[in-house]
Amino acid sequence: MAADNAKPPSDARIGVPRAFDQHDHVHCVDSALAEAERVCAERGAQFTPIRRRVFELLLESHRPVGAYALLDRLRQEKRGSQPPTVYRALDFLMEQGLVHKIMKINAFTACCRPGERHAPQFLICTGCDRISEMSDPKVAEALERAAAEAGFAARHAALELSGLCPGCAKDGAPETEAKA
Amino acid sequence: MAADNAKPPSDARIGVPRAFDQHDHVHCVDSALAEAERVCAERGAQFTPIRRRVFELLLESHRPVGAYALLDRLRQEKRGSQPPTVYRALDFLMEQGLVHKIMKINAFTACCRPGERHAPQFLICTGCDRISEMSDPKVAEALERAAAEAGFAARHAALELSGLCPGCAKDGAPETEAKA
DNA sequence: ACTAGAGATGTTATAGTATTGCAAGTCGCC
DNA sequence: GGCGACTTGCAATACTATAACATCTCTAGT
Repeated sequence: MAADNAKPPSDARIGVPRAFDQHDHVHCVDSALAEAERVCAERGAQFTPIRRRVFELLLESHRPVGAYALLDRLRQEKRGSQPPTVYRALDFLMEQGLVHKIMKINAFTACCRPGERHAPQFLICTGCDRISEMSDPKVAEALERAAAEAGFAARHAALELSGLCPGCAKDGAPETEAKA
Repeated sequence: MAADNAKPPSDARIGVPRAFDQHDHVHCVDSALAEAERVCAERGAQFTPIRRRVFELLLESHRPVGAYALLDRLRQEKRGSQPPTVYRALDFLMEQGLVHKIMKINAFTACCRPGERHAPQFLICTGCDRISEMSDPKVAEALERAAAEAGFAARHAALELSGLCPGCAKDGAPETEAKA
């Protein structure tokens, strides 16, 4: 699911500008939904219409989406929706491991591998605003060991790199971020 | 500067409840200020009174501080201060590598090793709201390699673990966070 | 049927975090 | 003494997130 998957992207329809985090998008959406249903059923968690719709929106958008952008989409379908609606759905989806929050940009993204417990790493391209979810076991392992050595009982990890994806780096895309 | 430093903490005066991120605080503040001045002078960056004061406040508080909490402190000294004042100072300090933002809690903390380019890892204790800054080279290295393999040109990293510090874990502190 | 309890959602309001845009001051330099 | 770069002041606003309480729905037990 990471950037090393070389299948031709099927996302001309959503205007993806270049190849980063390429994958079979249609399959991704369908299988993720099925997997989400399975995971929730297994745990006795309710995959309600609202939660499902928020998850679908995240899957379809193919990039991180802010809570209020999701809310706007929900409002197109059901007027009067309020922030708590979308935040509750997102909280639920995160608890189930179906969605991740990208802390650096306050946005949410559907998980590439629902069901698996993992500490994903996110590559955030400041050129095209898209991200790639990695799950390098060496990174997770190094971090786990470092935390253990400090006697720290880790519960949740946020591992985020911002920079330029291969396409944007090649294009000499503007570098929005120059902070240390 | 991480949790492996066994010096007795000199922070009874600020009510630190237990040993996490122990270090000689007074020395930390003085040397960090001196180092900040040196770093800025070297680069031709202006370490103005406002910037210096914000940096001092961060050093003194000995834990992450929100922008508006800093603003409140500034207002005690100079009424009428506005958000841009503190955000500009923080932006400057981050550019100089003197301050880090902890994304998971929208707070800022003075860097333990100003001047050095590094990709620090933060251990965020949800029991006592304090943090520890690590710089484990293996973590940085693993992440760099993973990014490089994906062809990603990384500019800035945010590596954050939330959980319980040794003291809080022992005390059976409440676990504020249970998300995936 | 009655109803108590749990979980989900609706609704209103508010809290908390961050940025934009423009005016004005400061400093060094030519 | 005036230009340019940088810094700060100031007002307004945008963006992100949560609190608190009401309502609904479904289920289980009686």
